[in-house]
Amino acid sequence: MRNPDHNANNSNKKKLRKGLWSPEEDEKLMNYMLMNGQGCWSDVARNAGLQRCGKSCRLRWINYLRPDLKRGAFSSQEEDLIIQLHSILGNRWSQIAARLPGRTDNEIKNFWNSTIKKRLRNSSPSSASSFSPNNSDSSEPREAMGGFTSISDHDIMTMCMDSSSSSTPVQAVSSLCNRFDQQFDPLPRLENVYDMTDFATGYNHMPPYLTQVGFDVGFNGNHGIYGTVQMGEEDEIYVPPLLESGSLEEHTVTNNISGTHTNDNNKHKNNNNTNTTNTTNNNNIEEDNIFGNENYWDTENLRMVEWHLEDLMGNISSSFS
DNA sequence: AATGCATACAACCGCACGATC
DNA sequence: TGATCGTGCGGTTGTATGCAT
Repeated sequence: MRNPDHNANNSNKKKLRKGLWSPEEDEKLMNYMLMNGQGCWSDVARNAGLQRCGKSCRLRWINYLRPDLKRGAFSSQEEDLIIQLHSILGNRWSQIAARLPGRTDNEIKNFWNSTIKKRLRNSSPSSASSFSPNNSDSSEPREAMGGFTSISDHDIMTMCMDSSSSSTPVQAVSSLCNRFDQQFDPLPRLENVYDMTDFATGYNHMPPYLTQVGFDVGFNGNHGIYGTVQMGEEDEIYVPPLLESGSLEEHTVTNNISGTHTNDNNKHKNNNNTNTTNTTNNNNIEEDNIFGNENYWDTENLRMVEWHLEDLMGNISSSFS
């Protein structure tokens, strides 16, 4: 390790120290933080009598001195969760750390770079890729690299409409869950069994992790199976089904994201402060024509995906024991 | 015992972003 | 509107430590 004094300040100069923290510095910072709490870090450094920049104090506190840090080796459960979260979030260490209580982004980053990455590299290519699809060094999550990563309303609508074309409600629900499950593959799950004898019992046997992330299905006598995804208390994606004839009802997204999402063939109507849904027939539209357009996701939509991902991940991490 | 290498991890650096002036 | 400051994030570096030879 670095010599704690190797950048020590000259007595005449107000040069800030760098390098390792000495136990005395730790004690000063710890005492100050416990007495005064977090404030302006420049003030912390000055008032605690430390010859350190505020940035250094912040880092030391967050990564080492904070009382709620867990420290110690990562459990296998934490390790699994890190791998799965990384497959979705990429190198967004702070977001991963936010879902692992007592762990810091720096700690997770180091753990990833020193242990997990190597382990994945040493494992067979096939298993490595299935274990962590994003085990490249890229800092981009998969959806940003053009791959199919997170659950977006686009994904949900697609799978809902696919499933709604099934011949029976049971199959429709089963298909809906399976499609959702496929997209959710990298995420923590509790079970993966769909034993549905009819819609009612099928509903009761929906995989818990689906309901935990706010995914739900409904049955409407007139319109068949549809899907919804709850996003917070007021926001919901509602996906009317594909009609029996193969035509498509216009689907409506109700949430609090500003902006309107449209393309030539498809309209997402954004109704702020309402939960109403508009359903108008829009016949002769093939699904591929609707979602096959790679330019479908404009900038606004990408922000939307990001926002949904945050909500989903929040739900997942809170349910992951 | 000495040396070299690999690993783990603390800490720095540069950049981005928002708030304030 | 631009400058400055504070903060947060991800990438990278440097060094202590453990292990093999």
